[in-house]
Amino acid sequence: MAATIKDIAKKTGLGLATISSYLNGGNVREKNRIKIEQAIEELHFEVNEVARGLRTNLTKTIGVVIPELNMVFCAEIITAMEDILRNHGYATIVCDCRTDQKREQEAVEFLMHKRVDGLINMPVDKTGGHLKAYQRMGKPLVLIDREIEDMACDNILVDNQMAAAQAVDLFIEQGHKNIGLVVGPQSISAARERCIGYKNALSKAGIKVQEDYIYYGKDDMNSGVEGIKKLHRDHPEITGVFVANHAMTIGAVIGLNEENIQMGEELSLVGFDNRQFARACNPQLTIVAQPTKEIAKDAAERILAYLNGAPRKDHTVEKIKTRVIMGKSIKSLNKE
Amino acid sequence: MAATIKDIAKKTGLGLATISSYLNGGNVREKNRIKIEQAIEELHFEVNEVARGLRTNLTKTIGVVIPELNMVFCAEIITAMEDILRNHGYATIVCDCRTDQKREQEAVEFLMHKRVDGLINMPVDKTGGHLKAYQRMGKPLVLIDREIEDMACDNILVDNQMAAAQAVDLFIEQGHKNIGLVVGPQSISAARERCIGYKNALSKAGIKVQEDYIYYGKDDMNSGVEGIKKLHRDHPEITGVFVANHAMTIGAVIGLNEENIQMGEELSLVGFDNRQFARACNPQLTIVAQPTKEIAKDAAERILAYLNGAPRKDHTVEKIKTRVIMGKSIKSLNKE
DNA sequence: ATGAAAGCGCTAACAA
DNA sequence: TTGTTAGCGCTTTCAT
Repeated sequence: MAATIKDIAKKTGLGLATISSYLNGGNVREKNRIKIEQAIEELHFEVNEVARGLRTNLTKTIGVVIPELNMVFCAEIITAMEDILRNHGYATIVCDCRTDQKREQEAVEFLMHKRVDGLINMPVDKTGGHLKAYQRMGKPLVLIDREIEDMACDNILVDNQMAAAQAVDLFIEQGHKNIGLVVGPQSISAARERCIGYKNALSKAGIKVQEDYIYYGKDDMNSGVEGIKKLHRDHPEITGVFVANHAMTIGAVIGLNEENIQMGEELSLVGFDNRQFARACNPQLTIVAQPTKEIAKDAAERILAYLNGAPRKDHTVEKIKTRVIMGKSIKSLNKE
Repeated sequence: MAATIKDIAKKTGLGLATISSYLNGGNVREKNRIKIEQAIEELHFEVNEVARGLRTNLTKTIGVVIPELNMVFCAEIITAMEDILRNHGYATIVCDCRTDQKREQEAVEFLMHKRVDGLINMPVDKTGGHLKAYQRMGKPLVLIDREIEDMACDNILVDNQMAAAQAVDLFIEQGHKNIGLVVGPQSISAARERCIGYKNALSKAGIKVQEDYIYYGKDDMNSGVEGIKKLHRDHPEITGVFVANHAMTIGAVIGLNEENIQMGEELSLVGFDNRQFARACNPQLTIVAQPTKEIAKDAAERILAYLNGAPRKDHTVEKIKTRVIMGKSIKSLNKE
């Protein structure tokens, strides 16, 4: 059996409180400190976090609920987040809810049972029912990537309007006028915002928005395959398409291959996320990339701050800027 | 504050032991059962797993240590594993050690502190020093994807020799004789096995193994870029290359693009893992794919069995078969 | 089947 | 600064 503070107390002849105080960074007389450290060393003592947790009502554990761990975007965020949290002594329990509302609800309940100290969530949709019970407990909550209506909590978002505008501007610079959009479900705030950004950028450039140049699909690969094919079939006059999320971007590239449409020649493309994939495309795909590390860092630091007693601001919205990674998938239509 | 069993006891007029017994599936008189269930309902009682954990010395938590969560292979396994474990009431704490031995050691120590009930590890290399202390605690351990020398524990592996042989056979069937290999570091058992499988398959077909047709690199993208370029440059007579892990496969595709080498024409390729990526390649990439779901399922079920008191066998090695996903990246060299 | 009581390992009041 | 003591919420003997 592992040693307890009782053993340390016995070995050093000190009281329990002194040991506990030492363990929690309190003031202990120099020579006692040495005695304690020696005893800890000899007995291989390690604090029992479970017992401490029972007492303090803290588990040093953060719950993370995401739609799909298989989405590179999610995996990158979690990797970076977990790293930071662990360096601060927090364990990260990840729950993948497979883009399913019911599973998301269950995941949050599960994490409440596990008594996590804080929750980070990339919500499946804009209703926030699954978080109501959690919020009643008064524990910190940080939402990433997507907003929820009327939810009083912190939001770490990407500037999605800007992301779409960046993509549209790339096309416009190269002389494109008929620009299509393949975008995810409008129940997700990020997709809505990207749609708005696309429309605004067109309007700003004096180009009329054609509602049927927009393909509204699901946030998955097959929907991307469908979308690009449909847009190209129904509107051969479209010269460039912006695909507004990563799964659909993969799908769009597959769709072009399947139809033998030469990307960057016959049809120009701007995708979303994942530099590795973009680089492996032929020709290299131009993308708008999200700063996953920054999102992760901000979310982790925000929740750590609250856990350390920072005053809760709630409803803080932070928007991080995206970046264009240039490839060769846009044809220039400019006359020399 | 949340309700405790004391509150339930008070409300029902029963003793603590009775409530506890009910909670743990013990025998309780019918009418008391109803009273208890009513009280639980009214007070929104939920067992405090932390307190239970202190008493039982069990946390209902499994630690998972992997080299890179960003590797799709890892993400897929974890997704499937977490799902199963959670359905059995276990939380999964994932630690990404960035393919770094020191970090791996720290991750295991961290998880020991957190007092996980079991550990699943995809080890960074073949030495197992980071697991020694953990094993002394007598808690269950399952290794996935890679073996460790002289480690007495269960192994869920892929039949890597067969995987490589499958790839080589594909080339041979199409009349290829000069077949290259781009493979990861030999300190990883999976890479070693794939190398052996490659050599054996060649020998079996009566083709002499050329040591300089093999590029030994790292398990990352850049190494794949390098590898394919070097093999093609130094040995233009090579007509087909098997790339023996996913990161290097992406790299190889990038390398071909950068050098303007037409995949499946000028040089045939068989990659490793990830159907989505393979499908998005142009032409579609033929790959050997690992059954991530099966690996996850077997690992999760194995550790759950031990946690439920199944007798420890240790040093059980299980090898799961890989599968070929046909694309169009192999040119036929057979004369009609 | 049920109740009383002890204790898991720790922290936090309080006293000294 | 240090020691004493009382719990945190649960399980688990041991009686009854």
